[in-house]
Amino acid sequence: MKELGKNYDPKEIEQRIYDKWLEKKYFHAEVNRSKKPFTIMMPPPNITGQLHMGHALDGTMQDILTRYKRMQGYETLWQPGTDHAAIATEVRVISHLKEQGIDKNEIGREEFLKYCWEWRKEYGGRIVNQFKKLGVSADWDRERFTMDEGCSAAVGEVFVRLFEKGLIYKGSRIINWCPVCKTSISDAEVVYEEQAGHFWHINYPVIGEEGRFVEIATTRPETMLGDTAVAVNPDDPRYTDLVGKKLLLPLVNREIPVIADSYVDMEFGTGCVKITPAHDPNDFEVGKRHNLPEINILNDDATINEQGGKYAGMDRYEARRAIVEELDKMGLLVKVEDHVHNVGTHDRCKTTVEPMVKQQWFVKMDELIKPAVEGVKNGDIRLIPPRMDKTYFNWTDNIRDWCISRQLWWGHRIPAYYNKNTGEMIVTLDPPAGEEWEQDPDTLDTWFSSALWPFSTLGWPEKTEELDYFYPTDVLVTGYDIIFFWVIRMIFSGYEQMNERPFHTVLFHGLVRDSQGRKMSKSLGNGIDPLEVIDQYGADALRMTLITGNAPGNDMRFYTERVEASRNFANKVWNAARFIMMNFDKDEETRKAAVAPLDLSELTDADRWILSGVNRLVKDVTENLDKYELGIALDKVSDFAWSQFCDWYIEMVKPRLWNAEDPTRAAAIKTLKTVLITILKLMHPYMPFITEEIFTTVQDEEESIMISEWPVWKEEWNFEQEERSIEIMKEAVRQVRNVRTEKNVPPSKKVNVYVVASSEEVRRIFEEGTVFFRTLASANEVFIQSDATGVDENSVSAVTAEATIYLPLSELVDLAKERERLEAEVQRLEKELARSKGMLSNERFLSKAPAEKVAEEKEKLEKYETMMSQVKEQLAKLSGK
RNA sequence: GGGGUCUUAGCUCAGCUGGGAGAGCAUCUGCCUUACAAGCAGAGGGUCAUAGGUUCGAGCCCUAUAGGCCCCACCA
Repeated sequence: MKELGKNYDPKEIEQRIYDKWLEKKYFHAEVNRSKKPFTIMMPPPNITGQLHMGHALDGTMQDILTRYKRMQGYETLWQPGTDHAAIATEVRVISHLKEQGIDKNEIGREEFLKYCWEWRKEYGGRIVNQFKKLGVSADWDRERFTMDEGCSAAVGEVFVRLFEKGLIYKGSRIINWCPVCKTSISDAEVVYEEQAGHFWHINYPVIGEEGRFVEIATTRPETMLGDTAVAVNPDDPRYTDLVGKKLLLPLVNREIPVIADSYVDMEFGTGCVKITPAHDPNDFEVGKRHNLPEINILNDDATINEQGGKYAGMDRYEARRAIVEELDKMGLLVKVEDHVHNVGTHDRCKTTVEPMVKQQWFVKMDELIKPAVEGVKNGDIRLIPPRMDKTYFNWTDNIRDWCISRQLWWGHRIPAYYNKNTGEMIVTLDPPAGEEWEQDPDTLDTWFSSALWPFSTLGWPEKTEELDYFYPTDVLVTGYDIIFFWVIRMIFSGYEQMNERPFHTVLFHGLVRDSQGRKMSKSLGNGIDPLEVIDQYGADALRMTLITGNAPGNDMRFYTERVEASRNFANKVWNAARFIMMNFDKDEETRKAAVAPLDLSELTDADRWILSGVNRLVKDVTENLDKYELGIALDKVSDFAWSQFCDWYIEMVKPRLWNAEDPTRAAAIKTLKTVLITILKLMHPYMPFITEEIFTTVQDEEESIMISEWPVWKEEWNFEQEERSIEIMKEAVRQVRNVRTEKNVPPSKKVNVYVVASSEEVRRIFEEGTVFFRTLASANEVFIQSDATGVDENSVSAVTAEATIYLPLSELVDLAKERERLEAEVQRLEKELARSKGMLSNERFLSKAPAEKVAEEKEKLEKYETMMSQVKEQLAKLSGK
């Protein structure tokens, strides 16, 4: 049999075990009609990404569910893959090329895409390999990519279908434009940043009324080049007479009307708003209502275009300065105020976005979203934690049409073709032949393809076996921060294309923050690299840390002390296993005993107690896992393993192991092994490596824990009687230890212990447990008797519910202190009794509370009364001296 | 402006459908006891933010208040 080192060393083990798993193809799933499927789709990480703590958490949670279900006998598919990350990749490749002096536009589309694919080949697998270090059991044989052939076919199919249903349309809309990435970006990709700016007050002359001006205020004066009206509130008495009049737009000398629109807030600014329909979303709406022209004044790089007259060619900020200066000269600049306002920036590159009117492709959302709303409302899809429903509906209730076209090259190209001669447009998967046809240059939003992930990866639109068997998938695990980006879109896409939910449960996790609760970010430099943590403490310790004490959807703080605690737990289990192994190896007979089946009839109370405990643990943990309470389940396993199995059972069993003559020795060995194996199985989804290593070392009946059977609760392992018995013993041990510590009796000094119990049953329990009781209580000799006959008068006593314990420590006994101790105990018991009596004398409690609660309370009362009389008896003895 | 969420031991957090407050870390006191000092044994520490309410009974349900965080919208 193999040896286990003194300390658990994950480095030596992890790679070896992972390679074995891969080689044995344990992660691989196949259509198997004799088994029930369990499917999880891995949120595809960006090919540009590096593994961070968020991934680690996400991956760990999915791996726990996957391993759990696999052990339960499901055909388990955890479908991995990566996302092409359109903008992120394109930006990355562009700067990569720039370093080589290559310009994207010079080399052209075809050439550029070649570089992108090359880049993907080079770096796209990096994050996948990092994931593997975590020990995740995804089916790497089925790894997919959002731009591979199959996924691309699905994207095309969905586009055409939606177009033919009239759910995709092309339209001129105001969108957010990133002047650096030179593409439209969705509302959700815009992040608002508070910036210190100015509020420029400008006078627009009223035509035909010499000397009369309308004062407007703006934060972006350059947009006045595109003004086509000034609006006031219809109920604003100050401006009633102005409505309908014309103003002369300075610098441009365009006549623009004063219109009335309730959008204008009378309280804010001057109450007059310049309207620039082409460069402001609100103004765009106002423009639509009043049929105002839309004048686009910006080029794609945010320089002023030919509409800007003499400002044409200037950068937007340069134009701003020039315009303000000019207005000032003309005497039209009334004042400049400091003003802090929110400026929209592109989340990728932080550039200030410009709203612009552009031809874009949109998905019409009002109909598509309905089943997605209904599905969550009626429980077809369950969000965990349930409060996420509100966030979800907050999004669906306010949903707007989805701008899906991007002016990028890296991505799925829109399958629309234009006839250069006729201007005709067709949308088709079969590119029309002929030079006169030109494909739409735009590509699709990355999320368009990720939205199809649950079925595109299974072969849709082909009717594959996989699709039939594994779809709908079971659980989606992801962060609450992408509810809108991804979750909602997968849900409506699933209902629309498959007529079925993509998954029945969405399990959300929160953000992993630093020790001070800040988001981990590159700019702050406070990120902790999961790979470094794995390197130092092992993947299991990292995984445990990420799950411990965390509830679904809650953010967590990550710091190394927590990892150390996890590492310590791993080491604890390691050493427990080591201890057991050492005893296996003692002799041939013990070895045989270890592998023999467990015979319940030969077990002692202690064996039955721990067996019963682990049996209940199995039930609890399974229930918690089924409710996705991963943190609670883990907490129970680790608490049992450490605080029951290691701290008590192993200690109880030692004297039996040490005594070759002990007839219950074999039973102890078998129980140790049985309980250890059960604990390892329950731990395995959380800590796959160490459990595998120990499992394969402790037994050789099975080749891997990850394909072993998940334990189930057994009626025949349910020993409530023995559980109570051992609890009585444990309480007595605790009392003895407590007294010893109080009296500063070192463990090396053995003293006699008298256990006095009037109950014959309790005495029997102590008789049976004497062997370990002596050891745990560091006792010299243990006397079990029905009364205090022969007990030294100067003993220290401790009262438990079932027995009174005496320790003859005459030389250490201080009568006054002893009396104090007992009096404190009387006071404690008095409080308990008062509480109990109070409840039981409350008639409304008696009549309204459930009978079992009343009975429970009566039992307690009885117990405390017994203890009280015991303590008082002790006191009386002392007083008699 | 709308929505969500949190406030529990010194710190970080659990606490399932309401039935005597828990863990880890930290602190204090003893221990190198033949699995483990990454350990063992013992101890201290909480009017569960505040004020009301419902209930026989509230950390948990309801209302209000204070403070923190997040998301959405975004006032020109």
